Amino acid sequence: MSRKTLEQAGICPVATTINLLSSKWKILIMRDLLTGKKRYSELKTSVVGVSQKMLTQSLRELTADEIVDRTVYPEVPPRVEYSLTPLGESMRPVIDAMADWGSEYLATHPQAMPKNEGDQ
Amino acid sequence: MSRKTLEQAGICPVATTINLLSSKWKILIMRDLLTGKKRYSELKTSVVGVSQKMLTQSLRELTADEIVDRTVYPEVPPRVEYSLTPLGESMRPVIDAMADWGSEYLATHPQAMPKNEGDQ
DNA sequence: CGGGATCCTAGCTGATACTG
DNA sequence: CAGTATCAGCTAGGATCCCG
Repeated sequence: MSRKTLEQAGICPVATTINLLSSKWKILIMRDLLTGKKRYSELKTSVVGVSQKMLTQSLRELTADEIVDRTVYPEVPPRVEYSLTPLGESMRPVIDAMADWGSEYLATHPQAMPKNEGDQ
Repeated sequence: MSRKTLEQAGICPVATTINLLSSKWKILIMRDLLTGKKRYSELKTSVVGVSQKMLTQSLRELTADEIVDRTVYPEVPPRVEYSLTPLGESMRPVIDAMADWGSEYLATHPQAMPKNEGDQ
């Protein structure tokens, strides 16, 4: 359950950011939350390929790091909504930069996909 | 040796970027190459905590994806230099955004480090 | 110096079952 | 609905030893 902290976090700004956004799932979750609050089941669908275990774990870590807010509505059936905290919101430029680069890449590299080949 | 490709890469720009910058090591390598070409041993030192295996593997994948250039000087002892390709250079805004966010975070969150505790 | 080859473990996926 | 729990199977990654 423990996360591995880069030794340079706290020294290098890039390492610090990586530390908090440490997995691909977290970044994809951020991408989706940047467009507004989402329910657990919505994220499960929109973050294509994520397992329920990793979604839960990622959300817990993001919440612990105060990047994501978790709101529980005491209803039946229960409803839980996830949204970005101000700190999470402040990461928008980071995700945007990735989106911009990805767009440009897709536009200029026709059907380019990893050259290292092979996977499902 | 195969990399896992996110199903959404090719559709979602963010997923596309993650796919090519798929590990923390690659990002840290990029950070270091953005300041100029580096030798293998220099990277081994500057990318604190990376294992030789992961450094080699990351460099190979970055090279295959044409983000990094690998130049071998046929000398004795051998010398190999790594540098960014134009495509790699174009990722500068992405790394910069991460650096900026990290700097701000470090400045506003005194000695903040992951709350999930424990590692290494 | 710049890796390649091995071994071994932590962590992820996927499936299934259960709960407040 | 939004999880928790568990277990098998695979793989990413760390450690170590070796080589041209």
